[in-house]
Amino acid sequence: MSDDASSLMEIRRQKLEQLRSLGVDPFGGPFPGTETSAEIRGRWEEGRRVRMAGRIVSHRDMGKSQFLHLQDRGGRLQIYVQKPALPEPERAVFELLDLGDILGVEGTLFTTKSGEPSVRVEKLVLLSKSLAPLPDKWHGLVDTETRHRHRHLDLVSNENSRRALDLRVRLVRYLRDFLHREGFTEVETPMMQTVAGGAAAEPFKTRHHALGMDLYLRIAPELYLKRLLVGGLEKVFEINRNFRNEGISRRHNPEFTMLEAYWAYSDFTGMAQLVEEMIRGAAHELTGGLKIRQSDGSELDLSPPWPRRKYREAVREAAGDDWFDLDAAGMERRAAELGVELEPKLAPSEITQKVFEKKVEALAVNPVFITHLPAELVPLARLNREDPSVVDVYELIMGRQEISPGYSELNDPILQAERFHHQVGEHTQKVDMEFLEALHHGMPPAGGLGLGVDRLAMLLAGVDSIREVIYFPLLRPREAGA
RNA sequence: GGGUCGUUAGCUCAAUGGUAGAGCUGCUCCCUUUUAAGGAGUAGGUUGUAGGUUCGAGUCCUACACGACCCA
Repeated sequence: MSDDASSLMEIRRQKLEQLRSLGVDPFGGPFPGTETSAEIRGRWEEGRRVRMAGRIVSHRDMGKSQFLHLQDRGGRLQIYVQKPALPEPERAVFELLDLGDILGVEGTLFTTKSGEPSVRVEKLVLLSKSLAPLPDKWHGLVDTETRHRHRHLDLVSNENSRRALDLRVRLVRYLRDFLHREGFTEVETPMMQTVAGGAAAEPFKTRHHALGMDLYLRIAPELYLKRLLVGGLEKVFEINRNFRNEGISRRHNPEFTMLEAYWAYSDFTGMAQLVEEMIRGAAHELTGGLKIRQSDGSELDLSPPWPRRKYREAVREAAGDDWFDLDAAGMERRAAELGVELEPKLAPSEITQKVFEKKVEALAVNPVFITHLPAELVPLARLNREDPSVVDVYELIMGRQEISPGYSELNDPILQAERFHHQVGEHTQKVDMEFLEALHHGMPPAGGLGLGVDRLAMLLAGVDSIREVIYFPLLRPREAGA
C-alpha cells in the first residue's frame, strides 16, 4: 500500500479517535425500525417521519446546507442536513463523516426545489466508520480484474454489477419455485464422490484423511438422481454446484451451477416442453418480456414456439443437401468452402459435428431444440426405435451456445453396463457399481434434463462473461501486498 | 497450452526516448435547496516485478506475475 493510500486511511483513523473522544462508538449497534429507500419512495408522503440506514455515496457541501445520498439495498435517497439545526454531539459527528460511512438517520420527508425526494435529517447516528476509501464517485470501479477480486467494492459502485448478480439470484429462485409448482422434489446429493460419474470431464481430487481415501468433487449429480428414481421419487431435481477441472474462459468457471431434473414416465420431448416453459417463464418474470438485448447488440427473442429441428436436417441446411452423401475427403473440401477449420484425419461424424458447431450452433441466437443427434455423439442416451443410428435426445441452443440437454434416459442395466465399460476404455474412468446395481432393480423410463444456470443467467442478464453472474469467480491469487 | 493487448496517484485516465500530469477523492477555507453543485488554496508517485540497451527509459528489448480478448 502506498503512502498516499495510507495517508487517506490515516486521516480516517484520526477521525475515528476523535469520534471516540466525543463518546461516540464509530461501529455502532443496531438501528431498528428502518424503511428502505425504495419503500420510502413507494409510500411517499410529505412530512412523514422515517428512519433509514445506508452508506454515504455522495456529498454536496453548501456551507450550512448539506446534501448527501445514502445507498441501501433499495437504491439511493437524498438526505438534507441543516448543520445549525443539529444538536451536539451529532453536529461534531457530522464534521467527521466520510464517503463510505454507514449512517442511520431519522427525519421528515420533503421535496427540494429541484424536485428530488429527500429526508430532512433530525437525528443522525454513525453506524459504521469506513476506514478505507471507496472507488471514484463517477467512474466507479471499471477495471474488470479489480471488480471481480473486490466484489464488495463492485457492488457498492456499479449498478450494472448489482443488476446482473441480482438477476442470477432471482433466476435460481424462479427455477426452484417453478419445479416445486410442477410437483418436483428438490434433493441434495453428494458433492464428494468416490467415483466422479455422470459426465465426461476431468474431476478435482481431494483426500479424506480419517478414512485414508481419495474423493472427487462431483462433475454431475446424474447417477445419484437416477438412483432416487429407482427409489421411487419419480419427479426429482437438484440445483447445485458441479466442479470440472478445465480451463477458465468467458463461459467456464471451474465451479458452476447446474440444474438437473428427472421425470419418471416422461421422455426427452416432455423435458423439452418443461424446459421451454421454465425458461420462458423465468425471462418473463425477471426481465418483464421475452426479448432481451445482448452485449453484442443482438436481440434474443424467446417468443414461442421454439422450433424443433433434427440434427441431420440442420446440418444439411447449413452445409448442403448432399452433405451426408459425401465421403470424408468431400466433407473436408466442403468444410473448407464454408470456412470451418478442421484438424487432419477426422472421421465423417467428427467433421459433421465441427460443421454443426460452427455453422448451426454458433449462429443460433434464438432458441432451437436440436433433436435426433447421432448415437456416436451421445453414447449414454437411449436409441431411437425407428432409427437406431440416432438417440432420443434434445440439445437446446440459444445465444450461440448449448444451454440445456435433455434425454430419454437409458434404463436397461445390461446396455448401460456395456456403454460404461466402453466409455471407461476411452476415458480411464472407474465404473460406478452402486449405480449399475441400482439400475438392475428397475428404473422407470424417464426423461432427464440439465440446465447450465450460469449460462442462462448470462443470457437473461445480457452479459458476455460468466464472471458477471458469479459473485466470486475463481481468479489466480495476487502476489502478497497487491 | 498458443497469439494479441493491457498494468502510471486511493479511483478514472494523460504523457515524440528528454523536468511524471489532469479530474475525482483527501486536507484548509467561502456559500442555508444542491444534483458529476460551484469558487479559492493545498497535499498525494519505487510508472506491475526483475534485468538489459542508452548520456538519459513510463516510453525500446528480455524474462516473470496478474488480467482481458481471440484460438485450441
